[in-house]
Amino acid sequence: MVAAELLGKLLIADTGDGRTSGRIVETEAYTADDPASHSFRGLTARNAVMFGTAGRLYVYLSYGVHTCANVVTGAEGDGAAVLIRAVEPIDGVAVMRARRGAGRPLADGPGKLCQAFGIGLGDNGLDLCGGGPVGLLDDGTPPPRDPIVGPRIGISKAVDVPWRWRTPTSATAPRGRPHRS
DNA sequence: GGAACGATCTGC
DNA sequence: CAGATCGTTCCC
Repeated sequence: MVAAELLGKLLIADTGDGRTSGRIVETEAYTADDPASHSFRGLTARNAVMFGTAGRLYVYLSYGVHTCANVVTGAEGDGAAVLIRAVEPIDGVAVMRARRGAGRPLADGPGKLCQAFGIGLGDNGLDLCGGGPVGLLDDGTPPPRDPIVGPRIGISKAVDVPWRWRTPTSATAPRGRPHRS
């Protein structure tokens, strides 16, 4: 699964008021034949980026309040993407704290990391490998040999499919969090 | 044209 | 544990 290989990669963003980077420690996979996926009902205006080429950024608005960031992983027309659920901050921690607010967790959730990295709906469709304001970087850190695999979070369909991956040594990502029923 | 429903987060 | 908050989708 591509979602497991994203663990350990660096997420970088330079959205204007400061450069931020961090290591991806939790991901979830979504495919077109998955009832919980935005691409399940076919191509629409919102999910068009998901059906595009791999390596681009799919951003959507969640609960009318938060934005969530995905990496498109499938070939053209596939409609597959990986949701970035948690990141361990590395560079630009001060910027993240300013964006998130003092005393709040920085990037241990999909909505939180978007705010910390300054990723918004306007970044939808960005090429993550093209030197743009948001990108993915491989610094040679391999994905964990023993990732924690479990059911995805916050969805109501296909709840039992174990398509969530987490770096076991991460202190940032919440551990042992039960999924909803 | 309208209504229902979220791939979440926060504060009570 | 419930409210916030609004775009997307689906049904009439």
